[in-house]
Amino acid sequence: MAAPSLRRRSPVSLRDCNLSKSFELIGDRWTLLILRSAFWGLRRFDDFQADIDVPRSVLSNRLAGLIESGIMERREYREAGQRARVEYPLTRMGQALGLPFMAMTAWGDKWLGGGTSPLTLRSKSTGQKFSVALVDEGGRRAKGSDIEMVIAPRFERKRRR
Amino acid sequence: MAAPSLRRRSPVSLRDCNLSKSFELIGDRWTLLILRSAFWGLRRFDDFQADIDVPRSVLSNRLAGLIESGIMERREYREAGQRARVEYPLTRMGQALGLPFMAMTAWGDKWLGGGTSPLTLRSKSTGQKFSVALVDEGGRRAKGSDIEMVIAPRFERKRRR
DNA sequence: TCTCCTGAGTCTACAATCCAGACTCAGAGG
DNA sequence: CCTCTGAGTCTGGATTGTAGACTCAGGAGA
Repeated sequence: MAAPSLRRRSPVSLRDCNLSKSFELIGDRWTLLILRSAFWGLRRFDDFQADIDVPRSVLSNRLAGLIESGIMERREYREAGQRARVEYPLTRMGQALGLPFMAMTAWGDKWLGGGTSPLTLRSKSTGQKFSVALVDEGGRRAKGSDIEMVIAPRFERKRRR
Repeated sequence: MAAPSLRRRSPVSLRDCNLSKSFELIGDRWTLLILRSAFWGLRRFDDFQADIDVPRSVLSNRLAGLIESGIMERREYREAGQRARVEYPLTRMGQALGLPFMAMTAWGDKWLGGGTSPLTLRSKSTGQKFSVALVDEGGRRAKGSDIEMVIAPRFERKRRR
């Protein structure tokens, strides 16, 4: 992505912007960390609490928000001979956050991790590494200078400058 | 990304996790919104303030953090015949956040926007749409069931279960 | 039966942030 | 000299966050 030219105002209003809507749901440090744990397969209240050391009341609060957003769900389950437990699995909507999270991870690996990547994604069948990329319909990677942002006319705000 | 199997603890500690490090830098609603505006090309204090309606003291604070992280920089500049002004452009490190942001936008379009996308990315040369995807080295899209997470041994934490 | 343990929370009192809105300050322009 | 603009800082009340204790229910073990 190349450096954008100067603008005085976003061409899409916050109200119409799906990016800002998603920040409202998950744009909070604890929420993001809870989701990180969830991607590793954690599902239980106390496990989340211990894993990221979040205050219990905050965890309770954030889980409620994630459930309300439809990103996680609350489910009672019972293992044989055990009492009922509660688990918080990701919904399909939540699982779909995997891609943005992988992209963030790659960014972190490059700019914060000194190039080290604790985690990589690989193909089970071919063993090839996977990476997140901006590609066209044929799978060709986009070149920074060839990318054009197009705003759907019905969302576009009059440009002040 | 398929549903992960139950775990009790993240296999990579928060300390080693580049994802959680990046959340520390930008995992905050205002910071994320400031970056969104920056991707549209906004660069000036008052413009950010008006665009997302952030309290001035918070904006000041968040910009300082972004500069300290190396995501933005503070630069004085002077247009002909004007007094010196200050601008906050994205650094290359900041511009590299474009990909995660595009991935989040696509997620928001799908799950929050009722399928409407105010913004699309297109190739200037071929006119094809670009999208964010997990691809192998040849540009073939990954299938959810074919993805394997590999943890670099020196980062892996003993598994409790 | 009585007691202990665990999972899943809630409650409380104190601390840290946030926020709206007023204020400051310097350099043009009229 | 007065006003405007950009780029902030300051203030004090309102909101959130935090650590840690507490609750409550259902098994398990003695």
